[in-house]
Amino acid sequence: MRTHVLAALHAALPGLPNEVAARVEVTPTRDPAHGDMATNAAMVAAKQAGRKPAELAASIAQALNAAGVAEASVAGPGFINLRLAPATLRAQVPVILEAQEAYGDSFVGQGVHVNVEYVSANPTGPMHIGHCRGAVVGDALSNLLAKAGYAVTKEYYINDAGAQVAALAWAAYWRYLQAIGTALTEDDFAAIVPGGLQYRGDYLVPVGNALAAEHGRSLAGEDATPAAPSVWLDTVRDTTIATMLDSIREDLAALGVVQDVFTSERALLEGGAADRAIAALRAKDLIYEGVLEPPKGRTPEDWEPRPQTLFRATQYGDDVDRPLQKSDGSNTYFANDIAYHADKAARGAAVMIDVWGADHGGYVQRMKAAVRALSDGRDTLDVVLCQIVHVLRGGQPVRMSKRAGSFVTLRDLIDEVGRDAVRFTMLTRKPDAQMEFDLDLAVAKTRENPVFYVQYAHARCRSLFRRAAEHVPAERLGEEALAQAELGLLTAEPELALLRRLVAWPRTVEAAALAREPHRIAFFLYDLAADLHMMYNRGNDDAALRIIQDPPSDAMLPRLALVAATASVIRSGFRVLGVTPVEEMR
RNA sequence: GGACCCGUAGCUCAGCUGGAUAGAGCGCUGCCCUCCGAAGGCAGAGGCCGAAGGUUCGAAUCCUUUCGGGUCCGCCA
Repeated sequence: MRTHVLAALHAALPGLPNEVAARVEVTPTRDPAHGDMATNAAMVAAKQAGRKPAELAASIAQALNAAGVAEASVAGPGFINLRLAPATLRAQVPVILEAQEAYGDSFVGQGVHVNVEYVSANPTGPMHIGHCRGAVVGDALSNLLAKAGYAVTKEYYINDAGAQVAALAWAAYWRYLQAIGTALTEDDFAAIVPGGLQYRGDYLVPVGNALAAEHGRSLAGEDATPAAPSVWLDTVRDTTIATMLDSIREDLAALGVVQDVFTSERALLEGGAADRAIAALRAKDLIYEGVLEPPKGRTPEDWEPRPQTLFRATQYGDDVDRPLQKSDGSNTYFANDIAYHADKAARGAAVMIDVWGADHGGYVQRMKAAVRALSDGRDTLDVVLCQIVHVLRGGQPVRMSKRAGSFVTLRDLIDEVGRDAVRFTMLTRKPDAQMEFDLDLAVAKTRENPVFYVQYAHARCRSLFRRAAEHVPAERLGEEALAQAELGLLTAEPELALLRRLVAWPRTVEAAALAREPHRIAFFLYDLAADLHMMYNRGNDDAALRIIQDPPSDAMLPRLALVAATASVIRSGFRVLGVTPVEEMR
């Protein structure tokens, strides 16, 4: 289309400079009254040409109409509106019916290998609601990118190294001692734990029991007293992490999330990845020993200047250089994370996308800096930050306390409102806006609830076919038969509006993928559902516009073709979101 | 003190990367079923896009400043 416009522009204005032509855009309109597409060609070129935009637009439109591509008209300050001939729109129906859920698949990704890392909850306990949004956003984003033609790897990073994991092992060990009948009280035990006893939730009780069943009393000292950590720590830690990870995988599966790669931080570090990554940066002269300034305005009590090993993050747009080693000489988490991203790059990810919680916002710049530094700018890291989710019940915030009565786990959430509602609802906000998750709304059967509304549209489509089968032989209702229908009979405005929406699906997929915004898919489906409901309801006002007619009218099969195409695109969108379409409402 | 995110209808939020008269849902007013699923649809009222400057043919969108709300700020991962 754009080439046609440029041709017309050049016809009207010979000798137009290329830099002006480059600014010509042909974009879909916001308002259907303005046609299907519009171009700014006249306004962009007017100044250079020394002519009035409206006048120039008129001559361009004339050229376009003469070319016969579409109906062109001048509007507003000099826009040229282009209305596709209805026949062009209708011709897409067989295309959709043939492609089915593959409609909207795109090649914009050009097969570029993208690694999407999400969830990555520490394996120290069951998943809670805080993890849920990232899990859904990451998963839907992965599906979206795959549909847009990227080669996607879904990845989970297991933080199984460091102090937290040791604390977890101690907590599990306590449950083990209990299982074999220790005489110690919890306070007695807590007193000997380095850093104090954490993770006191009873979800570790089964782990303790399992350890007792497998190892008997061999991990403990006399009379079920604590043994030296060298006796038990590695065993308990590995067992506990494995158990926690299994539990997390189950939770993810319940949410419909299945990831391709689980990378262990511990395994990476034991393979020397951190040292290699730091050495690589050092070779680029990006590492030095230095002393950081204290944060302004809010200096910690125990602040004292101290020489540290620093990465020159400021050379890549960060605010300050970032430490790679703690004062005891061990690596910071950042150093380990650099190693992890180097590993992802080495595995072929030219584009990395990390889905993080809002509390990691201050971490984005340094990580991007590191990725660029490691690859000399070839690889890129995009970070999708998911803001906090507030859960509401009866209009009141649900307290996230661990006391019984107010749930905190992901599993509880899924059990209460269902997987599809959780997923869709989490995607009805852009990730970087805070959101409220209204438990009552998520299961409501009204238009307020987008999940319901879109599901209803799909069910309605299916229902129409069940009704149609009562009047028309089944062989005329298949995709191939419908593609042959007399589509020229689709002339009513609600039908054409629905058609225009369906045709917008491919570019919606592309735009959402490029922006890394899966929520746009959810909004598209909502709009599509509205168009379907509107077309359907028009039949209530005017019997001639009903889809199912008895006896069958000529327009019935073309309308059913449109309905089938709609259902297909809804399924296509649901597949991206990870939502299961329903055949009927109950 | 600094960094990042968000301020759009009374409420909850979109706004397709700079386009035309800023859109949905809820709530409010009034309509549409002797049934193609009313679990829906139509119409109306409701806005200085937090504020002020700037960039240009054109700004909710980009830049600067500013005011609210949220996240966070060297040895936590």
